[in-house]
Amino acid sequence: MDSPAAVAYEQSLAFLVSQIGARTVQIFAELLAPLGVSARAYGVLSNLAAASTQSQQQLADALGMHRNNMVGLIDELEGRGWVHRHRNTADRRSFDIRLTDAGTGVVERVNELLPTLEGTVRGGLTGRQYETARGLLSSMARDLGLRPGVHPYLAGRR
Amino acid sequence: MDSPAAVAYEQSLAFLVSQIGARTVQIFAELLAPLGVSARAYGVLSNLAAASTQSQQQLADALGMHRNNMVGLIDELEGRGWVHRHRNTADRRSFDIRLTDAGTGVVERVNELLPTLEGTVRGGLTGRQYETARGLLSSMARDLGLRPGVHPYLAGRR
DNA sequence: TATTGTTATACTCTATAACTATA
DNA sequence: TATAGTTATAGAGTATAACAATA
Repeated sequence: MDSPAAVAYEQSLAFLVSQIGARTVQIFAELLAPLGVSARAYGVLSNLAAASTQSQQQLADALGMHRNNMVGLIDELEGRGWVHRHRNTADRRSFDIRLTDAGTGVVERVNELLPTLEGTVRGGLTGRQYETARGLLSSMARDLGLRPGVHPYLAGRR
Repeated sequence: MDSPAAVAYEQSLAFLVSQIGARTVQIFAELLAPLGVSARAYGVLSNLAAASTQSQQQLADALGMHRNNMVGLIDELEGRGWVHRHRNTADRRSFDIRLTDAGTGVVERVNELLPTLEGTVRGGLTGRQYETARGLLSSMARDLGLRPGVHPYLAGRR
């Protein structure tokens, strides 16, 4: 059982991953900006694209957000014409949030940008190094108890 | 020359590194909380510990922050008794910000927590995997043009 | 004129509580 | 009583501009 070597914090796993992660979020936001989409908005839209209609509460749970903050976000997405609120006839307290065709188009356009982001973050890693890095990070994410696809950034600061 | 494989975004390098990075920042903040230190405050204090006295402008440049935001941060650190403002006699426009003994103690106490953070982020990686991960991330950081030790989180959102 | 530190203002985000309508 | 959605309010954090003192 070997303990982590005492490295300078600039070269520690913790600092490097958080430094690169923060820069990655910045680059993603810069890629999204021309489309007028926020990272938060894309989180909701891509979730809807993957799991069909959901209530605001279900979306909030899925993304680790509070339902209060989901209201304004859905307002914004509805104002852009990307989603619609449909009253749930079985439980009239809740809405079914559905992607519009325009919303589906936005998700597709953002998905086309993702390889660009991936290439930028990958930098000069060889194919083999790239797969190794993904495998190690995937293992770290699992050990940290992170849910696949759920970004802590969306959950706020508690 | 191989292009990045089209992986689901949850398993992409970009998503994984930003997901783990955001969680790492949360865990770091939780570790600092009992000491009453913010990540931002630690950034300034550790910078002062490493590079002796600096002006507020120099600190802001070193951390990628705006000097306007440094004022309140130094106010807070001075209120806690961790730093002191000394007028620079050679250029009376600026202050020399100096760590107090209490401030030095805070840096030392935080530094003692870093191995705990490193171990948590490392998770179940073997010694060899850990070194591989650090090497790959270090390479990625270099290719992204990140300055060693400078966390984009401190710079704000531009 | 330019720079350092400062202040003021607006804007974004988030956290909390409380309200309404439904169940 | 409990839940889904909503609203209001307060608090961080940041961005921008402008000011006083000094160079």
